[in-house]
Amino acid sequence: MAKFAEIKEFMLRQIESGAWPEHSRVPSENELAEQFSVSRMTARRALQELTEQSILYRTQGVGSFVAALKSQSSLLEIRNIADEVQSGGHAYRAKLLQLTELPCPGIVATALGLKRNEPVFFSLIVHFSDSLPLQLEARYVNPKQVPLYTQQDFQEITPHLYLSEIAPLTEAEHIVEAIWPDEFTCQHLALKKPEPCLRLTRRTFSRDGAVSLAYLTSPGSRYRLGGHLNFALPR
Amino acid sequence: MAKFAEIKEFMLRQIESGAWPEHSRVPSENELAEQFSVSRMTARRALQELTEQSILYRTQGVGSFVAALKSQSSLLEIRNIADEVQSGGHAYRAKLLQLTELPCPGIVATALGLKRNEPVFFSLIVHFSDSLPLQLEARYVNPKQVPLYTQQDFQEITPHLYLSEIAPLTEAEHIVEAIWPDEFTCQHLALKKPEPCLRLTRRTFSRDGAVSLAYLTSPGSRYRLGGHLNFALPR
DNA sequence: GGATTTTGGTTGTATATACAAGTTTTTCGG
DNA sequence: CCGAAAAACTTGTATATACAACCAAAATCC
Repeated sequence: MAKFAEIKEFMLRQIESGAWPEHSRVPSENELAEQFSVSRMTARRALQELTEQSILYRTQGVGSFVAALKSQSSLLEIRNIADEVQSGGHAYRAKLLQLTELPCPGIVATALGLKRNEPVFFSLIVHFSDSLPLQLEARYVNPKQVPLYTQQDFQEITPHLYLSEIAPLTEAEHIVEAIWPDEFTCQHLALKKPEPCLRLTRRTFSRDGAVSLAYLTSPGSRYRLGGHLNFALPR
Repeated sequence: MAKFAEIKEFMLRQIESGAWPEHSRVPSENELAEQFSVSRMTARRALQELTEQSILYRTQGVGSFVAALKSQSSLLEIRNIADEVQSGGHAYRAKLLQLTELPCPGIVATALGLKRNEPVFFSLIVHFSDSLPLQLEARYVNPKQVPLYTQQDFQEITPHLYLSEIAPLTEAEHIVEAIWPDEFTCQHLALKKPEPCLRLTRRTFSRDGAVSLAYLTSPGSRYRLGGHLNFALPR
C-alpha cells in the first residue's frame, strides 16, 4: 500500500474508533510527516484526500479537524426516524409487532441474493411520534450478514441504526410510490379513513452484498419523506 | 485564480462545449504542462481533481479521457419522462398550458435567490403517455441563468432537457410527498375521482446557483417515481 | 493596560526531480 | 515475416524546496 494511503488508513481508524472525536484537531502536515517519516507533501496528500471526502475540514493558518459525522446525506432524515422525531421536540417510541425467522418469499430472495424458502429474518415495527403512528416498517434481513438480528431489542434501537453498526451502508436503492393503504396498514397507522400514503421500498447494501429489504409506509399527511432529499448529481 | 484552477476551467469549457467529446483523449500531463507553462505537478493536479469529480478517467500507461456524462444518476428516470414513456413503447406528448413571465412569489424568490416580485419565468405542462396524462409539471425558472426560456417550444423539448443543455446540473434538492390533488390538478391529470398523488418538489442548481424550482405531480397509480432511485452514500 | 507589531505555526500553491509501473510503439534479431 | 526486446510515453508515487496567505499568540511599544 502506498504511504499516503497508510496515513489515511491510520487516520480513519483513529476517527472511527472515536480516539479523534468530531471537531478535534488532527496532527498537522509537518507532524504527520515526521511521525510517518515521509515528506510534508505526502502527509499533505492524505489530509487532502480525507478533506475531499468530507471526513476532515481544514482552515488555512489554523489547522485540520475531524468533520461532523452526520453529514446531510441524502438519506439521513429517512434513516434516523427516531432522531428526526426527537429533534422536532416529540417523544419517539417503537412498537414491535413481529420479529421472526421465516422462509424467504421469492421476491425477497431475489432482492437479497438468497434462495427461495431459505431462512430469512423479518421484523415488523410501527414508529411513533408521541402517540401518533408515523411509519410502518416491514423489513427482511439477510441472516448471513446479520446473524444476531432477531436477538435485538428494537424498542431500544431502530433496525436501521443497528444494521448500520453491524454492516455499514455502502449503497442504497429506493423506490418511492404513492399507494392506497390496505386494511392492515390502516389499522397499525391508526387511519380511520384511508388516505394517500408514501411507500418507500429500500434495499441496502454493505460491502459484502445486499443486507436488507425494507418497506416503509407513512401517511402523506404525517410524514414528509426525506425532509430534504439532498444529493449531488454526478456531473 | 490559481494556475491549476485555470487549467481545470479550460478543460471544463472544452468538455462542456463539446469540443472534447466523451471518451476522447485529453492532453497528457506533460502536454498540459507545456501548453500552460507550468510544471508537470501542477498540470497533474488539474487532471487529478477532474478525475475525482468523475469528469475524467485515467489509466496508467495509457492516458486521460473524458468520462461519460453518466446519466443513470438517481434522477434520470424522473428527469427524462419523455424517454421513459417512449422506452415503454408508448407515444410521448406534452401539452403546454402556460408559458409566461410573472412577478416572483415569495417562496419561489427564496428558493431561486431572487427578490420578491422580480420577474420570473413560469411554465405549466402536462406530460402524456399516449393519451393518458402522467404528470403535471409546474416550473419556475431563474431568468438570469436562462434568459431565453420563454421562447422555447416545449411541445418539442422537455424543460428539463432544455435546461440541462443551457445550465448543466451540478446539484438537485428534492422533497417527496404524497398529496391529495386539488381540483385543478385532478382536471389536468384527468382524474375523475381524486387519488393519492406523488408530488416531487425539485430545486436544481448549476455552477452559478439555483436554476429552477419545479413541482411534479403524478397519480400514484400511473407513475412509479424514479423507477429506481439509486444513489451511493457518502462515506 | 491597551493597541500594535512581531513571530511562529499552519495550510495553500508551485516547481524540479527521481523513480516506479503500466501500455503502446518501434526497433532489431532471427 | 514474426517474435522478442527495447524505447518512448503515459500515469502514479515520493521527495526536497521555496514562497505566499492566513491566523493566533506572544512580544513590544506607547
